[in-house]
Amino acid sequence: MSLSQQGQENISSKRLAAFLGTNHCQIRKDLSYFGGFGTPGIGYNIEKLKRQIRKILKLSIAHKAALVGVGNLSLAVLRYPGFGMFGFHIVAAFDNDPKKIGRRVENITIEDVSYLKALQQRKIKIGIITVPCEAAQETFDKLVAAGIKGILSFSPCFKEGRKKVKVINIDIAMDLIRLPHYIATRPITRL
Amino acid sequence: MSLSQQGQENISSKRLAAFLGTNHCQIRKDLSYFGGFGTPGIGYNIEKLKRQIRKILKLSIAHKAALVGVGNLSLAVLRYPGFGMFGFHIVAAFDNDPKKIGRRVENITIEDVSYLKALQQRKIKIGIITVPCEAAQETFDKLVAAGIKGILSFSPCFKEGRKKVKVINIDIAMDLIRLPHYIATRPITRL
DNA sequence: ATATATTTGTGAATACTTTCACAAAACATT
DNA sequence: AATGTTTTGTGAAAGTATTCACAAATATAT
Repeated sequence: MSLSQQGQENISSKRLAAFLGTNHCQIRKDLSYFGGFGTPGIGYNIEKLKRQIRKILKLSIAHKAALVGVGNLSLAVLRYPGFGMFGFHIVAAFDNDPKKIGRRVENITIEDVSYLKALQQRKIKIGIITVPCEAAQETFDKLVAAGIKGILSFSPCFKEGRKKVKVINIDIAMDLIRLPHYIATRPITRL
Repeated sequence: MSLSQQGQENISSKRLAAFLGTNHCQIRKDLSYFGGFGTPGIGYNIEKLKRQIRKILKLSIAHKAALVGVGNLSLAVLRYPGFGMFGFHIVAAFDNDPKKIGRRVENITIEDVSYLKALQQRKIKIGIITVPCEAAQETFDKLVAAGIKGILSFSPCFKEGRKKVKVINIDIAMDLIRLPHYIATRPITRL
């Protein structure tokens, strides 16, 4: 997606693999699963590949998203360019703190969480949870009740039950916890 | 790690699996890999389990960490309680913007990136990259040159080469990109 | 034209992960 | 003490994923 067009029009599975840090077999197997769109001897046409991947991942519709919980993370999330890049458009922000309600962040007026009920009428299908852990379950339940289709959560502190909502959890703690193993040279405490 | 002590002293693989959203076989297999510390008929002693997991993941040493790139994410990262929880202590922050250098965030004075060289003398072993994508490669190289042991990066836009540094990438885009598939009901653009 | 180079797509082989299923351990109940 | 219940730890089975290896397709060089 990034430095695709730098002269060449085609790219081989080998070069693509090197760029992405995998091996060429993997690339070919994965792409062939959706029907081979490469040319033997040549490789994959970069533009065609981009179109196909967009189609496979359904990246061609714009989706409205609502942010719930206006805290430290929110500004970073609101300014993160990745959302726009994949067709997400954050159009609303909610909080339960009266001091925050009515204030504006990045051209969005913060609303009371009670207005979450109206998400469906507003055609908002994606919820982004950036509330503190304690409030995550309540927020999740409200979003589900509001008929949301997908949730991106930075507070992976709720039980999903058997709901038909797709949840993507970003759990920084689970990434962090892997580091010490590689840093520590010797165990400190026995048992 | 969260609601462990709520009455019971032991927990069965079954209950633990339900809590974590896996199945009991998985729990037992994984734990048995490090030597069985459960008791048949009883389950796993919660305190012992915590100690063992801390030991396995080497979570008992405190590590000093440096943040590079003071932007939108930084405040969220600095205030994120997870770092302290796993023994990380952010003790320094760096930026290349003269307007930011000298200012203080969360009791840390922002330093010029040129001072990254001295990380080793200061016994800082972990680097946290929160710079914009364009600056990620340069930052990574500087951290490696400064003898850092582990990197947590929110800008997964660099090539690692074959270095002996452990890198954990948090790539929100890669999580985001999976959502549209579940939201889109029908394909829009043909090819 | 013919030979040589690339490079795809894929069936087979290998490696890895998850789940099954059950003997052995610990306890509770009669 | 004997019987029943719970639950671990683990070998075997089933299921996934990755890598190998090669025929077929395309291009380039001689």
